[in-house]
Amino acid sequence: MPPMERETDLVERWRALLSSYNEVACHLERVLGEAHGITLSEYETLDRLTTQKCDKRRMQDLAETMYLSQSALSRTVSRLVKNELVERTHCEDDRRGVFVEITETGRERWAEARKTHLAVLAEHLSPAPG
Amino acid sequence: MPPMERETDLVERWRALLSSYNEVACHLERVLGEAHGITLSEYETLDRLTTQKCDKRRMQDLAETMYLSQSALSRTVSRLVKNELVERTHCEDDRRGVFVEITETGRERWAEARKTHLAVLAEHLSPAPG
DNA sequence: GAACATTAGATGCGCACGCATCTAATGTCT
DNA sequence: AGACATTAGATGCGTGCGCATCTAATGTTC
Repeated sequence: MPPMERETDLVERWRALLSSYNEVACHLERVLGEAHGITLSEYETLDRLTTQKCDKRRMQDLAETMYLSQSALSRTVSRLVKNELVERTHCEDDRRGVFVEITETGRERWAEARKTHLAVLAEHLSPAPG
Repeated sequence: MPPMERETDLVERWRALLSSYNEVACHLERVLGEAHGITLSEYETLDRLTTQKCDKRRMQDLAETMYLSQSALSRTVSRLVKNELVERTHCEDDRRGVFVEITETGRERWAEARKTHLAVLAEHLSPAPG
């Protein structure tokens, strides 16, 4: 068991996290919206679908690797479907399940957005500690 | 000028930040709400008002040390006023300005919430790097 | 001092979120 | 097979957010 961290250090670390997060998230949200018409959550969802092996994932699997609540993810996917960046298909084995599959348009949009994403990170994510 | 950071490292650091933030923020939001009837932004606002020298600050000064947009801060203060944790007073010098002052009730509420806040940080904020 | 620009903060609006609940499919137990 | 519990995901609802705009006070210029 590690030694107890001092309260002030704990709070300071949280403060730092909070402001770093907001600095980056705010910019990402705005820029992704303006330049590509997607939200940060939508980008992250597309990213999960391209980065990982298969382009097709169950909602549950997707949820596991994400920070969103189940309902928020469901709605995020709905928006992506509406914009034709993703498709929902029913799962054969378990008909309650839903597969999410990225479309060709989705893949293109993601590729464009990725550049913007990296640029924002490079500009606003504070340098690595150490 | 530091050497260019590799793209994957940049993204990884952002991912880590994103998930750490959400882990902590979600719990804080929920627990502060249930146990003390305040939001995270409200707690942070009270915290600014007690931690820093004076208990009385202009909206602008407050905004500077916070991550909230101007409008969000304005509404946060409105909620605090409604719950009698804070008072708005007009600034004499510049009558457009507004002072925000913590009340006795506000100070008490903050003191209680602080314990909860620390407990959540201790439990959910991942240990310091290094 | 009248016209215009700027500034501090409040507010209308639309949106993404989490929580609770709902629906439909699957598992379980007798 | 029939009754009940559980699970996957969708949806109603209320809330806090950012952006754009509004109002009122202050500064500026002629």
